[in-house]
Amino acid sequence: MATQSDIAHRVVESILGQRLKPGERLGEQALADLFGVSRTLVREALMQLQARGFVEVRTRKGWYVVEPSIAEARDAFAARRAVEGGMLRQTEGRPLQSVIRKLRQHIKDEEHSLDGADAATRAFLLADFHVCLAECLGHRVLADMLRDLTARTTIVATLYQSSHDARASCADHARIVGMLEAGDLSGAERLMLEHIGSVEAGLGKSLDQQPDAKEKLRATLAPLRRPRLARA
Amino acid sequence: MATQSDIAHRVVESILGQRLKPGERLGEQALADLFGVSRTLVREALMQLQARGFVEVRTRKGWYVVEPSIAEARDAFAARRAVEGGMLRQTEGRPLQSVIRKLRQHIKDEEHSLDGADAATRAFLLADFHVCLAECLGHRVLADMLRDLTARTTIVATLYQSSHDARASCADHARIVGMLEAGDLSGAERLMLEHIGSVEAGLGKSLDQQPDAKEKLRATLAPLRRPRLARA
DNA sequence: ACTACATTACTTGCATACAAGCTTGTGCTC
DNA sequence: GAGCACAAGCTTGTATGCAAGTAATGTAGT
Repeated sequence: MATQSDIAHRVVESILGQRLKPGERLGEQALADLFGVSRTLVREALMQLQARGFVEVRTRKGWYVVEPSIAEARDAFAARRAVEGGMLRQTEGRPLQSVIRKLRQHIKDEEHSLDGADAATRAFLLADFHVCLAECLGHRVLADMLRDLTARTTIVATLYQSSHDARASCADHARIVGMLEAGDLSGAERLMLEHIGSVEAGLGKSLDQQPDAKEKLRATLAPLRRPRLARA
Repeated sequence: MATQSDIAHRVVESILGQRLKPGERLGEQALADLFGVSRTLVREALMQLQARGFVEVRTRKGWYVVEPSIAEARDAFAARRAVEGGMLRQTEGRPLQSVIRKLRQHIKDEEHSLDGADAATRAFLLADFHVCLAECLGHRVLADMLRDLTARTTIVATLYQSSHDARASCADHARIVGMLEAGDLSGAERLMLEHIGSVEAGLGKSLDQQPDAKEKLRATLAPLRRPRLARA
């Protein structure tokens, strides 16, 4: 019925769509029933997601959506700055015409989602812009990396309740593409770093809070929450 | 007896140590017998390695060590340039004292391996320098990424028979650390990019060859080679 | 009424069993 | 002798079964 890749995809989708929240438990049997397969396939899918940093297993207790600490959150943003900044810096003398066309289309989609779509779709599109940029520049490996990295920062945003506005991010994206169109690569790089920084800063208030309070609150709340999974 | 992580580690080690060559087949039962576990654990380990880009599965045919194409090889090096360049550029006003101390020690180990150790250990240490640099700079995520990325370029080197000298790489590393010690970060970045470029250039002769010839040669040779795995 | 303990139910960890498909070797036919 | 069809063996794909450990519940004792 469903292959491991399907399962993995769906879980990631649900995480990005905030239907699965950080720290939430994933029962093997529950997922297996949901997808109409045996636990074997579920386990294999979860193993892959573990390797990609989406879930973690606590022995004999279950699988849980990762719950990045403040330090890990910062580290993820720092990694994105390094990767995306470095990527733009390595883009020299490349024809950017078709790249810009695709990105403009992507931004149109983002703008469209600002009014119509739900928060999950918005979050996905905003993260996908960065993946799309890498792909357009011909960086397959970096695109894969950014898929996981942006997912991680999205998880962080849901965990620490980002106050950052989707509209602002979309505008940032447009400005970055504008710089690319003007041929100002270092300007694009600067804007990109500022953009990532401002997204991270949107979490600042929560990130500066003491972490343990939130941790404990989560822990106390955890047993009450049943693993309500994405509907089939 | 052996956990999945052990199995995954050992397979990666063997790949990096060139005891497992690109394109080589990994039988599930063979690995299971070797480690004294069932195929289940082997499969789970291989799934994780697949997610990390070390092996790939051809349905109903088996698991194979990845065999990057020329384009993928280039992409991997480009990714490393972006990541490592970006990482150094993001390193500003950070105290580098302890970083330099650790890296100097690492280079000592590298130099030591130039005479004594085998090619596998040399290759591992040379790649590990870059991972170590990321770790020393506090970039956990980037360190994990570079572990896989440098592994991939190492695979490429064994596949396309790099002519690059270990001694030259080691000297490059020393020069990079020297720049860091002098506080010249952009100089370090420049040297790093040159270093990665020269490693890639060491593959140039093979990379410029037509790819299909090597592919076909491999294919014709493949059935003769038995999957001689790392000894227990 | 509250605590300590035993028991029960449930979950993961791992192995085994079975089904499906590819590869190869053999024999038959032309 | 060459080519093709078929069958046997081996390999992966998936499910199921059992062991082991954890959490929760109920019970007895203070």
